[in-house]
Amino acid sequence: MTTEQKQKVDYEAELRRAGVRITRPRRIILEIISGTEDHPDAYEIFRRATVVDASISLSTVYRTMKLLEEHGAIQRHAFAGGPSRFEHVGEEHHDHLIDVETGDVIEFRSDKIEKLQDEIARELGYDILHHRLELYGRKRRKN
Amino acid sequence: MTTEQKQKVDYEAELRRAGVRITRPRRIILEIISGTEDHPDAYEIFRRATVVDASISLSTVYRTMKLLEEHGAIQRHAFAGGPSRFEHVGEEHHDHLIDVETGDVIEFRSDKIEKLQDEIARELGYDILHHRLELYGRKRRKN
DNA sequence: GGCTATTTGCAAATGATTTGCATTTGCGTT
DNA sequence: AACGCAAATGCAAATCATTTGCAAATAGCC
Ligand SMILES: [Mn+2]
Ligand SMILES: [Mn+2]
Ligand SMILES: [Zn+2]
Ligand SMILES: [Zn+2]
Repeated sequence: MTTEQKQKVDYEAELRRAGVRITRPRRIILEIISGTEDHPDAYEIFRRATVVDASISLSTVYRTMKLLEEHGAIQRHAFAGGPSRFEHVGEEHHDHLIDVETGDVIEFRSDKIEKLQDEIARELGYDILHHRLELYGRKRRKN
Repeated sequence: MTTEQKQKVDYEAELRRAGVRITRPRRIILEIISGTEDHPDAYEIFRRATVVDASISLSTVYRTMKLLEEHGAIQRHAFAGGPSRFEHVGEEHHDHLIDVETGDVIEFRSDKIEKLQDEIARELGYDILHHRLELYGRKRRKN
């Protein structure tokens, strides 16, 4: 059994445990987002789901994304100038660098930055609920 | 002459130099965004403009915001879960902490974080064009 | 296998922002 | 100070991503 398959099964079990019905569209969508490392938007997920079952609707994709988000299974990112993009929630938090030319998303993590954010919020008298750190850049051309 | 007035005049002169026509709506909108320290959205700017001249339209506010953004006079922020909010571009860059309960925006600046971002991008082979750092939090309750 | 609350597909609604078009206006030129 | 015309405006309609109402389909318990 591959890692992806195990992960998918866990998702289903976890959702079932939370009283969520596992329907055919939901299973397909779950498989798509748990089996990819990229950050597809709703329409792209719809397109991929459609390959497996042509009757799935875009509404259901949107509804399922909201459901999964509420259950903490996925995360929604509203990168600049585009529709929301989604990714399954993995073990550890990370932030993103977006290639403005290709739309590619590169993940990174900086414990130093995370810690500095906490310090800043604390000094301002706030508790951070969540944050957004996105770097928008272009591949350095070696000259 | 107050600081705000001087700033407004500079805006007008600068735009004129760039070949931008200074119309009545533009002058009013310019005065509004150069004279406030908050981060109003298009509709709020429209509402404030309307007090000065009831004939200004929301379309013109949107068109003017885009124009000013292109000329580097203002910055657009797409904070989570709301319409774009704007602010005049001041001397130095800063990031934002958004109070999720009130919508208040608190500005901060961390040279350390800025520097770390550059290092991260460089290691990944990218040049940063711009970035987004937003902390979403709630006032710490002392107990 | 049948029962019922939940979910789905579809079409229409929504909210923010943009755009087409006829009319008005800024501003360099008489 | 009036003139001419490209650029800007107001209004309504269009657009884009996302949500929602509703009748038909279905998951999961008995
Ligand atoms: Mn990611
Ligand atoms: Mn600011
Ligand atoms: Zn982070
Ligand atoms: Zn910054």
